[in-house]
Amino acid sequence: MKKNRPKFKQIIDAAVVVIAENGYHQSQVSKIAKQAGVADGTIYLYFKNKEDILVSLFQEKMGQFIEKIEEEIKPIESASLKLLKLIEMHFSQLSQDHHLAIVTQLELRQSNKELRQKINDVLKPYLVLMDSIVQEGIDQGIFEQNLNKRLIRQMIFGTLDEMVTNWVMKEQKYNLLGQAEVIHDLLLNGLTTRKG
Amino acid sequence: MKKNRPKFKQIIDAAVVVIAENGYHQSQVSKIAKQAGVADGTIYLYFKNKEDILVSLFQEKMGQFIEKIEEEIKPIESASLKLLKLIEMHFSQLSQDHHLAIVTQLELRQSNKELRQKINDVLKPYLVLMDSIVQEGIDQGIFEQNLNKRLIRQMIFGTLDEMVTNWVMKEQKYNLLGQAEVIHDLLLNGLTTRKG
Amino acid sequence: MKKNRPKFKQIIDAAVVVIAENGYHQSQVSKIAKQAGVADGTIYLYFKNKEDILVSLFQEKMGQFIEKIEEEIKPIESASLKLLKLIEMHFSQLSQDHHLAIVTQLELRQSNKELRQKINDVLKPYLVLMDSIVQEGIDQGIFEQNLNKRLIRQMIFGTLDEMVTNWVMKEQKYNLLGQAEVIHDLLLNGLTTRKG
Amino acid sequence: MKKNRPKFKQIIDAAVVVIAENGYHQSQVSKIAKQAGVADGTIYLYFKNKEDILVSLFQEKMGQFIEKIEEEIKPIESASLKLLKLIEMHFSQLSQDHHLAIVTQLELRQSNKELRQKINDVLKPYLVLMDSIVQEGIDQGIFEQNLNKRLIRQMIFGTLDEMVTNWVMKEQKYNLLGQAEVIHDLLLNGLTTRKG
DNA sequence: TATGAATGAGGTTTCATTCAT
DNA sequence: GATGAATGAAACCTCATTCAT
Repeated sequence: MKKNRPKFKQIIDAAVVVIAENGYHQSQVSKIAKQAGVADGTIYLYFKNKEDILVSLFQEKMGQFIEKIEEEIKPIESASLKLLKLIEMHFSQLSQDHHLAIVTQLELRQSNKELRQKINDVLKPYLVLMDSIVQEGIDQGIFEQNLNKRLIRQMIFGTLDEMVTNWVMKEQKYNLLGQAEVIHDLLLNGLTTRKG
Repeated sequence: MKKNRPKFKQIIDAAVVVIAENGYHQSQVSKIAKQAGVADGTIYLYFKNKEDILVSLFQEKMGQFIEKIEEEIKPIESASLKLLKLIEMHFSQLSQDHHLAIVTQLELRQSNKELRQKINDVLKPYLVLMDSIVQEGIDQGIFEQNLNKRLIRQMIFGTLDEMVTNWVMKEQKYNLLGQAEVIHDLLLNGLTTRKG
Repeated sequence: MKKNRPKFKQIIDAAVVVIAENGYHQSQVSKIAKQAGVADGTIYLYFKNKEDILVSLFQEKMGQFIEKIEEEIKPIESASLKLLKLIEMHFSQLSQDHHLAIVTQLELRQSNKELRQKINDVLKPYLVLMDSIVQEGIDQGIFEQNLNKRLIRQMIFGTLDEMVTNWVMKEQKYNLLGQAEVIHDLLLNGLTTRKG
Repeated sequence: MKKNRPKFKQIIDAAVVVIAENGYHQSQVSKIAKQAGVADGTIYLYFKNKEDILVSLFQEKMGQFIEKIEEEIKPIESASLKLLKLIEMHFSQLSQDHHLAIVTQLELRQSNKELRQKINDVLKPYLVLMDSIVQEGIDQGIFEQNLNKRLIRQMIFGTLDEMVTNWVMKEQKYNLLGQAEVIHDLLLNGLTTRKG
């Protein structure tokens, strides 16, 4: 299994650094090889082609990202608190790895449609996780019935994603994690004035 | 003024078609020129370089997009209905121009950081418009006070943008406009069960 | 006769200025037209093509250059003094028109072989003039008999040309004309120590 | 060291042939690559850009040219004979490599000012060599004291260069080397009749 | 396994020249 | 005569990928 050989991770980590520091279009295979400390040709012993590096990068990093969120959420009962934890984890993980944040929020989006489709496939389990939280919330009677779940998921994901992207583009100058509770509240209760 | 000569718009419209049909990276200047029915060199009488075509495209199209929304919203009193109208207009305009939807949601995002920065500048008035609606809602007492307005805007824009992108990626197979009311309700009232 | 219409000279003078200030390869037809205060297309009413501007420029300017030298030399009797006058005129004329010096010594040499051939044709009368001075000197018994006249001419022209080129490349910081007598003496008597 | 790998010289030799046969402006990189028997991209493993090929060409070829002259001159005592040898070597070397003669005398002069400046830098040691011969001649008492050495060098170089250029332009139809003694005599003794 | 020299396809832009007005 | 908008050919260089060692 190629994925378990040390150079596999070595190359992926090099790719994250190179892309974060040079930008997507300035991240040539040779640059990634150099950063990884291997020859250009070696890359092709571990990856089919350049796109495969990026897809693998996303798979590895987002796989861990999602796994960690799933772990943390599992023991929580309330769907509402699950959602809060998801938001906090989403923000904290990207806050802790600035390189990865730049790569996922800004650089990889410059890829072509085909690659973005594959990236979306990797994200699928995350969206499914959101769906299941919403479903639980409905079952628990704390979320409105008759919700269009795809739409909910788009609202949650779109909001979180936009927030992280803005934070990255502002060069991470403010505390992203600190906004988790506020946005959780907004997603649950909306803009409207709440009485009492 | 070059912007008022007919070939300016002719080339921009050609660019939208070519980019939507061939993808960003397969949209060579020669292809755009051919579609516009002009010589390659003519492009450079109207645009500084290729990037300038894309920036101008976004300026023209999003300028109109935003203007139309502003016009429609102005006579409306209630901030809540203003937001609804904004959502409807956002969806309907992109629904009516599939090529443009593809270009703005998928293709132009593949551009480099520099171009994306310019694109963001064009979007600014739209974000300001959202801010002003939120502020009015607060002043009218129908939106919660103490809202973090930047955050609200990110929620609204992130949600709408994610919805349109998903719709485009699903090849526009469902009715986007039909979801305007639902998402408006969600943004206003959130996920939580509403009694009564 | 096109050569006598005012715009003919106007365009040539514009070309000298533009080429001297921008360099040969940065002297587009449109730039020359602008400097001349005419439309691009007008150029082609007076010149067959771009090369024709340059050949005509050389013809006009070098024609005058040679004519003036011929005039000054005619009344002089001694071949040696004729040569001195030729050198002085060569240097003084180019010293007095810095733009022209730059154009003839540096810029026009960047032209292709074909154009340079035509330029050489224009120079022919100048070389013939040198030949005749040498012949007179021989006839007068002051120049060595049996001189290879082509070779002499190459020595004289090569020397003067190299001196002017060096002077132009040193940005005309020293007095070129002041070297006329010295080089005249050198051409006549060579490097060797002269006794008595 | 790239300069020592065989392809470096291979490409330079190809450039000489291509430029001599097609002219400076018709010598595309692809043509040079084809002549060298390498891929276009390979050129850029050895040279920064096209100009770098030309500068390197001149450095290699003129470097050897000058070195050989220096070697031959070193053992000679008399400054006068040194100058004769320099002239002979100058002529013989260019006579022996017609392609190179065409390239240095005609084609490379079409380059832009920047490249010509670099070419001049390469020529500097040759001019210094001439200066030192003149100085020796003065020290040996066989050349006139008080000579303006820059001017002498311009006379020598200008004369030789003009002679070679004329010979190349006459398509090398006569024996250049055979004129070495005559021009040497002229440089030393000038045009004036020598008695006795 | 690992290397890295070699490959070669592909696109933006300039600018001399034309020609309808 | 004069204009200037339109034309379209042409080339340098990059970089993902291969393959002999």
